[in-house]
Amino acid sequence: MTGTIASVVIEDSGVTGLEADRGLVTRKSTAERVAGVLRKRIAEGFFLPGGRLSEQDIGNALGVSRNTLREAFRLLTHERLLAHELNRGVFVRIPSIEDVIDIYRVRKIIECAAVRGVRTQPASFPRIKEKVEIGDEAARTGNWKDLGTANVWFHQELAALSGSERVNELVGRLTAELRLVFHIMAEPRRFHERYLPRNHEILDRIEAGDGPGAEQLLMKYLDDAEEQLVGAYADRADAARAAVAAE
Amino acid sequence: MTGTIASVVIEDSGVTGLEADRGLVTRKSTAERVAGVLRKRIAEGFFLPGGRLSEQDIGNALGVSRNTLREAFRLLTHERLLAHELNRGVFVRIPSIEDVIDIYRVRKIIECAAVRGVRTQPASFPRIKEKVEIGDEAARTGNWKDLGTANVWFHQELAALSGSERVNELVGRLTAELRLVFHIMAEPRRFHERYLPRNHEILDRIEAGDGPGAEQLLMKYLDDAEEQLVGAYADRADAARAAVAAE
DNA sequence: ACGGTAGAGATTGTTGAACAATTCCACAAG
DNA sequence: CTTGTGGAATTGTTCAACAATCTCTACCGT
Repeated sequence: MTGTIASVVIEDSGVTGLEADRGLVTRKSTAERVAGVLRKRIAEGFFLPGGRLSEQDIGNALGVSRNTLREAFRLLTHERLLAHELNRGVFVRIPSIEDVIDIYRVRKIIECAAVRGVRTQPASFPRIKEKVEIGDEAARTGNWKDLGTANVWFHQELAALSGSERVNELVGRLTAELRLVFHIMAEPRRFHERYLPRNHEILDRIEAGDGPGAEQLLMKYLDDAEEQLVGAYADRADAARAAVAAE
Repeated sequence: MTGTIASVVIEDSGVTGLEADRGLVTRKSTAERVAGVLRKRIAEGFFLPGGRLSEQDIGNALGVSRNTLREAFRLLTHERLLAHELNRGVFVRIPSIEDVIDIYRVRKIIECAAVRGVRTQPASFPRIKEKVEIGDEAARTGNWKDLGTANVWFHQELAALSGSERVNELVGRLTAELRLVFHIMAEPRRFHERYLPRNHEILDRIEAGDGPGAEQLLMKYLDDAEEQLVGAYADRADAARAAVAAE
């Protein structure tokens, strides 16, 4: 009886939509969890760009073996968060000025393409609006750290309009890399603050379903941001490298 | 004396441009070389989609320890060539139909954007033309394997028009993933052959410096290719999965 | 015949130790 | 000030061992 009932419930269309829960069941290996911890630490600036990550120290601190830790390093190196130098170890990456330019080149391609396709108010509009408002609130209360992350989220939502899993992953990595850049910069607060009004303009266009209009604003936004960032960054990156060289 | 002369030769501008040779001195770790071998084997179909890669067997065959081999596996998993299932091992990935759709979604964004920017005949035009001709020659001699790779190269050259290191890397991965798809398909030869004339049309537009025109052709090209591929692929992928399940 | 279960065997996950190879650092010699 | 030259420290790689998990087979009761 119960067996029959169970089979009826389970079979065929009963499992439709259940695949979304795979992530909850899929356990993660130790290396992946370690990579998660390190990724977070790097994002929040605990490990600063140029710093070396000692296998022994971190392995002891986290209670994992060197082999496992090296697997985690390998993961983050592939995400361009760490730089691996043979026989010297892994270092938190210091993006070069060429990296910054290339990151913005890709962002322009990806984000603009995603926004351009908008023809009617997208389903994710509330989420996009939310991100803008979080940024406003952070600026009002002077919480510069949250302002930066809110801005990142806003752009990730824009990219997500493409509806592509691979685009989302790519943009996630690009913004993680950009965080390294901001950690090197002197005053990221004023940098982000300046662009808040523009977020609203873009948001308005998206609300109206005017993709091309939003794209035009976004392109100019990214052009200006890149120009300003490149101008302010060149000497900063060199200074960071020199500081590392001088211990 | 000699010391003075030497210092004059080496110092300052003497090293300018030398950084380009860094890649030549940078040795690769064993794990990276192993990953290179496996990547090649997967591309050429030695390891078929769905097949499991045993740590013990491959480790013995290549003469490396399990730890080193696992580092190589991580690398390829990150490139979506292998799928890692906890406590079960790594398998050559069988891209889903959704993967194929997403790959083409990204290709449309990336390649079209790269081509759109063309205003005059690009410096890389000879290289692009060369790829098309290699494809022609392969089709003429019935060398279907070369035809496929030539086609891949052609599109990589198109993407390279963006001038972005990250775009090149991304497209490289997408095409590697597509190779898995072709390995599952029944008749990849006829698939590629059909699009040879279109390559010429696109090439002509690029030669003339007509980026938008090339983009229009390329977009239609990718739309058609995706449609055809998706139609032919769905049951194939399921068949491959079933074949694996039945050993 | 069918579904369930227990257990043996195989494979992966992770650790710790060991040794080789390389880099780093300080110091002496020219 | 540059150029060896040690030794210490760190990474690269392997190996062996055990725990955790999966897979398969044989067995059982219905």
